Amino acid sequence: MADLGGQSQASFKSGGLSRIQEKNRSLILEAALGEFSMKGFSGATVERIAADAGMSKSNLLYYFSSKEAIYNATLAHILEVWLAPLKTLNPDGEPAQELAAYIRQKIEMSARFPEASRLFANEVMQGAPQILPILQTDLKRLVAEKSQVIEDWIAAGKMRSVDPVHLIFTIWATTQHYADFSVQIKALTGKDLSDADFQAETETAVTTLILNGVGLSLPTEGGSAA
Amino acid sequence: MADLGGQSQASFKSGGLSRIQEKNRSLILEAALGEFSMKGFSGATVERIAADAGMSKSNLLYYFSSKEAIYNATLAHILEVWLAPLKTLNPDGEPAQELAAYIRQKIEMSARFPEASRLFANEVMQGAPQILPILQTDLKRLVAEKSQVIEDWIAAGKMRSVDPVHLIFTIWATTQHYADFSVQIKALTGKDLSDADFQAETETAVTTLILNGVGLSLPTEGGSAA
DNA sequence: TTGCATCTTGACCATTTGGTCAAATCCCTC
DNA sequence: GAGGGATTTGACCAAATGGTCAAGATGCAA
Repeated sequence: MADLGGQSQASFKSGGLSRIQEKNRSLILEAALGEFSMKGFSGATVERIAADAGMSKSNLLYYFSSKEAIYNATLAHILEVWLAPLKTLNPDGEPAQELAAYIRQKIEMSARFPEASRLFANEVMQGAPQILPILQTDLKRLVAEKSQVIEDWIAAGKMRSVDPVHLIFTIWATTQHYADFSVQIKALTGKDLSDADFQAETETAVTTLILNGVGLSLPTEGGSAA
Repeated sequence: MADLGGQSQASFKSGGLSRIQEKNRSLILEAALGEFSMKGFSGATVERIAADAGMSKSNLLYYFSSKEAIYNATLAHILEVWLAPLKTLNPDGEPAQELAAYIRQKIEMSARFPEASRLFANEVMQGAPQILPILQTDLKRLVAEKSQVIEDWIAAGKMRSVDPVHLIFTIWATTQHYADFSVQIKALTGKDLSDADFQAETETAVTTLILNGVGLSLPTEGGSAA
């Protein structure tokens, strides 16, 4: 995968990081995710991230050479896991099952890692200054590949003819919306994805709408009868 | 509507603003929208906004008492127009027509005012520090009202049973996604909503998917035959 | 034209903030 | 337990930035 920089400052033994480095880098990345996702790149301060990570600013800068380096590391850290679900779309599976599983995974991600979603959204909205190359190469390749899968399903008469790219965008948009706009959603409904019932309800609503939208439906799970 | 502050500094005659005030305020708000939507509240600088508006920082601060005041004014300025389309959902119309018209308007907004969309998204993602009260009152009321309209359509057997709130969220999510993530969309497809063809294609794809999703379809426009 | 309010600006200030550095402390190996 | 590298920190610095202020320029009514 096209890289973002990664390893930056502190020396390390041939194999990997020392015990202390391992722990501190992890603490920093966690704190950084919280700050960057909440305040954006400019709004977050190194001092605050350091405090959240339980160390001095100087020490943080011993592990990451600059604010931008922390930001890039954070982004790289979440990017892989964030795009992972799409990779699981299986060409040999049934469209309804596969799409439903994908949507479920994406909603699960929004529920468990809303900060990651917001960080990603923030980065892209600012013009993707750090990850544009990745979008243009790795992500583009992945989307093209999975679009072909959907095209094949359509060609095989397994689902209604839709533009695969717009379908993917729609799934991204809807699922990530529940993380990125959770404050608005909470203001309007009184709940958000941190509520298990609301998550289930959202999953049903979104899945049903999109599957119906492409002319599919999920077998009712209750009965074993066809 | 719950207010955000509005009028702040410069004196004004009984009726309204002077010619010069009118012009400068407008220039400032336009410049501010550009900066805030691109860099976020913290990332934007007063100096830069002033430069974009063609005046000195001092002069800008003559019209707006603080950076936050500019931000609030910008937000207030776009909020009304941003939420307007939902208000046009007509209880007496046909669901398919009404929803399609709403989606078309939202995509049109995303195409024409992507900065407004991003500014709004930014504000909400940061926890809606300025507009939370508005979301909790005005927007909540509006959503409740239009949800009832959809409920009524469902009760009348005019469309499939879906949760109206999730339907509204889905429409917001998909349509705004094309503005907020336009950089990503351009990286993946080579186009964005600034391309008229792509806008038309998007409108068709999204409308078709959502209408089908709720068990509706639009009469084919070409022929007069049923 | 004159007088006054409006408008505009450069100089300036206090604070915040990213980043440096040398000194101190900790941890591990031999 | 001594030596040396790894880790940690406070003091410090320079740049950026939001905001103030007094003085000057401009527009307008009488």
